[in-house]
Amino acid sequence: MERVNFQVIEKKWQEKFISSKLYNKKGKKFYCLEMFPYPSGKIHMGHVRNYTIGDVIARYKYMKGFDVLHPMGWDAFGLPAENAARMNNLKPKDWTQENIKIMKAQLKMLGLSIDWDLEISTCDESYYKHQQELFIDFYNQGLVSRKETYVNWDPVEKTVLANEQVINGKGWRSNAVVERKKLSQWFFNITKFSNELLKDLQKLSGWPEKVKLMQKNWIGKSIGCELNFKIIGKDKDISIFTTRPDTIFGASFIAISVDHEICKNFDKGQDFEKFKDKCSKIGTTEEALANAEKLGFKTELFAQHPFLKDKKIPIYVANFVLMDYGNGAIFGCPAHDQRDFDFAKKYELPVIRVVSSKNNSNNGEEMKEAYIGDGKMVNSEFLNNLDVDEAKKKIIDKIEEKKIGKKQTLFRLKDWGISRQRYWGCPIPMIYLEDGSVVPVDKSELPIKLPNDADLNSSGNPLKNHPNWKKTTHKKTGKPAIRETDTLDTFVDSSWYFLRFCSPKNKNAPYDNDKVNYWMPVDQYIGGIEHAILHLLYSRFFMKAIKKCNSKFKYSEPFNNLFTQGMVCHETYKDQKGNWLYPDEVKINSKKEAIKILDKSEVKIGPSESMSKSKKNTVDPETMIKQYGADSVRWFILSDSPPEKDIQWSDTGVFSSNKFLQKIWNLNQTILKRTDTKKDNDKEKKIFEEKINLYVYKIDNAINNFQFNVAIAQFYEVYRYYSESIKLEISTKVLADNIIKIMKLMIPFTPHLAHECLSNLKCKEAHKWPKIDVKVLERIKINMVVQVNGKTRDVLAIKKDLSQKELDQLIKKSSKANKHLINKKIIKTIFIKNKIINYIINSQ
RNA sequence: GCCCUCGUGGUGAAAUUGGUAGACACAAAGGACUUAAAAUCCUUGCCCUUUUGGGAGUGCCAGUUCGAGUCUGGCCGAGGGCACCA
Repeated sequence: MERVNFQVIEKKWQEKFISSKLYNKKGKKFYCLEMFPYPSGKIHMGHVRNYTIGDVIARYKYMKGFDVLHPMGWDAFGLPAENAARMNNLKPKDWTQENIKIMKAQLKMLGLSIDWDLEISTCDESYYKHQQELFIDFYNQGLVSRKETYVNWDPVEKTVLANEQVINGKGWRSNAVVERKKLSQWFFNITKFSNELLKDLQKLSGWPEKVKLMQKNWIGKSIGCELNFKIIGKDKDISIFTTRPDTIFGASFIAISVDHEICKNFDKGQDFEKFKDKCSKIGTTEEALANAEKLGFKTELFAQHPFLKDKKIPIYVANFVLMDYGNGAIFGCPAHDQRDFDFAKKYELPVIRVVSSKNNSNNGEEMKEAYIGDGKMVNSEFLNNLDVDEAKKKIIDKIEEKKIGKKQTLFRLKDWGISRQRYWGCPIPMIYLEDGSVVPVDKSELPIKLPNDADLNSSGNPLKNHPNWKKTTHKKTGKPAIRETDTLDTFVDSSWYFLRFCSPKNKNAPYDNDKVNYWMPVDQYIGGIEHAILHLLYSRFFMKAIKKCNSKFKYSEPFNNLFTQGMVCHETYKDQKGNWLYPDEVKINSKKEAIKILDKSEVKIGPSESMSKSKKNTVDPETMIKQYGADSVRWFILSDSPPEKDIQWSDTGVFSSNKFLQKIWNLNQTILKRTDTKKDNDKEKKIFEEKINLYVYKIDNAINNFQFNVAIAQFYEVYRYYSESIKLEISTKVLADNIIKIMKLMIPFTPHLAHECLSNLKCKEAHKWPKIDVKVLERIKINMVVQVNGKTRDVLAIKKDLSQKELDQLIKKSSKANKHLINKKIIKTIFIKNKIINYIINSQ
């Protein structure tokens, strides 16, 4: 059998795909975007999956006549470059650019239809210059502020650590105990858009519900009320926030945060310092905080209950009250909040039931846990007998009437801290003047470039340590000034790159208004679920912030449709010493027993997990491409699972993909080389064309619904059908005309093979999607299911739209089902046109 | 703890949205071709029957329906998100 050399044809067609242009000026615009990669060194299978999915969509839409924008770039700033540079004594820029070169070549090997003329890299001055402009615009709109917050401070590295860089309370590199330190940092005031970010989620009908829900929870809106308590004997109020003002008559204590300002004012002794110490030792990770024991410190202060004259409420300082949510103070109602309940039990505070539950309306029995559900109010004066919701409304009215508080909405979302004490990031374009004021750099001075000679080997912030980089002058006054030495969080870089792609060469502005208004929003965004919150939320914020700065900017949401693909997984292997092994170091026999190739020792097969370098369960895409061809790799990664689910990598799977593509090639060759001059049998030809038309329809549908695995299953079927049809009385011309349709359908999946075959078939309009004949679809025979008492007894291939009468006769004449009906009384018949007929008979 | 999603053969999965369950593929077993291997092709896959056939069957238990993988309620299991958010 003839074999096609995939390496040769792929190379040939990749040269033609360089800087693919999928523009159809007459068509409707379609912006297809995949999340751009971090240039870490080499592409991994996750990239292959992500970009193959994107490529299928881009090519498909183009063939359907859309005007397609399909760009690619590099998320090129970030910590790994700094670390790699330090280890290998390189410059981050050189390391990054080298990686981009390698990865770009690898992406080209996949045969992607990318317009490389639009390529951008976030570490280029031509990119971050505009980011600095946007920062200044945001600053001028009041969307940037400077605030003190607690951070994870590594005292050895002299830098801030992200939460994931803190391991068991220690720095990941220095192993030093991480401190909780208050630092002044820059923030984007994302909370100014809390409501909009929440509300606009409803507009995003093309987003997975799951992602929208995650964002909704993250934003975390709660409606409640603010309430002031008088502190007895002091001329001070204490303000709390609660979502359960209805439980006010069950209040038995007030708890405030350790950082609350009242803590500075009351008489505290050594005991308080001890308590504070104990709290601070719990750690800063959220998990540690959540699982920590509830601790309280009783102050000598009491608050006056706002509705009960004689009731004094003790004030505690408690470790579980957060300073940065609400007012840093709560009132505790132990009967109806589990935390308050735990606290009350520990410090022997009264538990007063104010909401009756179905099982227990009296308050005589001791409660074993808090009751959170609905019920009628009890023990609550004027609220008694109301439902929880009614009681909430009434008490808020009373509170507002008495002017001791008001209805309030609170969000869990916090402002976005964007300062990083790092070198390899976008410099923040702010300067500090001698008089202590902080002002933006004049836009004419942009970009504020990174120095090439920063010392990365010493501890601390390289920009701060640089001998003269930070020294500058204030343009307006000519007075000396000091630059901000922090750089921007790299999430900023990726929050607007999709705008830059619309006009990547524009030197004067971050984006061109007309271009952005034409191409945006992104019609299909594709990437990993791990970005469900941060990247996507920040990008949404950027759109809203930019719209606020620019009246000509039309859109406020960046991504119309979002698709989150699943991960690529592989089994894990460990040798007897417990070291991880790469798949190619292991041999597995048909009984699923594994040995290490090197020394034939036994290998333990672990569960299949997302490919990661640390567990060595990775497969190198380039090796696979060289072995089987890019088309085979693309085909496999789309075929095995639905794209939103995780996929198990399997070498035999790629191997057999390759075999199948080989068969497709051979089928093409058979048709091309056919010399016999068969004439068409009209009946056979008609059936054949109808069937191919149906497959075109089905495959088109599957692609449209992102069911690439289903589309591929149809290709296997159509191949089998075609192989049979070749034996029939069908002319070579008809076979060739129809294989062209199939090969066109394959372009999005296997562009090299499909184009090669189409070119051999002398197809002139390879870029046009085959037409679907709807009339033919309607003519086609359907399968009628014949049931007796709900059990399928026969399936009849019949003409469409047959009436029940016609069908009854047909069944009597020629159906296997008939024997179940002879001598039986039919009580009832259910008939659904073109689907099913079900006879209900007496079972005797 | 709270919220969400999902449970279909040995495996990955399909099922026109309430109408033939297991398409298609991987793996396995058996067979054909071959001196042999590779490649290729075919068959099988739960229970009863020699076959024609018949029956059970989509995590478990109930319900709605002529008909349930699909809808409703409860239970069990897996995965994910949030995690002292008042």
